[in-house]
Amino acid sequence: MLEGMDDISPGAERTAGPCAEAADAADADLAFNVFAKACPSRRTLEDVTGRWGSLTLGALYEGSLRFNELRRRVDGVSEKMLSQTLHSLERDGLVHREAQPTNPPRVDYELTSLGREVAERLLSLIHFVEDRMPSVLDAQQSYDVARGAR
Amino acid sequence: MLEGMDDISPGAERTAGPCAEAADAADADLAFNVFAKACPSRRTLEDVTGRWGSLTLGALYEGSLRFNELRRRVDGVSEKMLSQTLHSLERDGLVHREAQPTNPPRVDYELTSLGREVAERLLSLIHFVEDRMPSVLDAQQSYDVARGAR
DNA sequence: CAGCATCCGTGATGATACTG
DNA sequence: CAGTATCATCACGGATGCTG
Repeated sequence: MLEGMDDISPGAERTAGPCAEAADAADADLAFNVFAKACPSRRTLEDVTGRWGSLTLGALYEGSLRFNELRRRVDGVSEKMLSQTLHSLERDGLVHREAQPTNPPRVDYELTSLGREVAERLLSLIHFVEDRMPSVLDAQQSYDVARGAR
Repeated sequence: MLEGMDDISPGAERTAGPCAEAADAADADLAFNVFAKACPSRRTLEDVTGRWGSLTLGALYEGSLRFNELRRRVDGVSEKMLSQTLHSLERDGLVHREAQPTNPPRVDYELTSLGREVAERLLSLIHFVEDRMPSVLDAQQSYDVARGAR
């Protein structure tokens, strides 16, 4: 798989742009690159794939939900984390917050169209993982046995 | 009166199955459900979507890599975290570790076929996020302005 | 109901040093 | 090169109490 290209530029730090590529030229003209430490896309990816971010986006894919509905759907999330997660996602433009000045207050969260596209891809991953859990569990057991035996 | 197994004792956590659905009956016959706190699939999803897990899987999609190659590709990861991440992924059956007893040692990491399928979906998400970063950055700025203004 | 402020523990994370 | 071990830190995240 590796031809003469051998490795990367010798000890060169590419801090040129925020998202300079690390390795070879496969990136072509990519502007953003999550593999680069300082690239803003990494942060966003973390918001999206984070512990609660992924589940929140996944839950909202089915439709608009209120704060406590969401809280119940995303089993185990605390108020604080959900609130924080929603702020991040809203800031990234993935979730829209709709507050109604009624009493008691009612706030609905829903995906933006961008958020919806993200959630689609996320759910594809989530469903795949759920689907293959038997294999994963199997692998885990083998790994643990082989390791504990030694 | 039927099977007395349907106990939903007050305040009791539904630890019936590992992945019992939280709310209504929408789950049908789902075996694994990341939205359930105690479901093993949640842990696996975290391995996959985790800060370093996602980048490691993404990096390995292009082909087999050695430890330090990987370390350079996943900009910012520490030895410890990479090692730990690789162990988790190997345990989940997503990454295969091939050690050659040479001197100096040479160890190659590559995706299993399962890992490859996971990485595909992950990369779809990653590329989408990278692609839409302009929109995200834009949204962030709007959000910050609206917030700071107040 | 929807959320923020605060306190505070624990575990993830990173730097360093050491081994095979 | 490919890790493991150890230690210090600090942000993540939970519990509680309060507000609108």
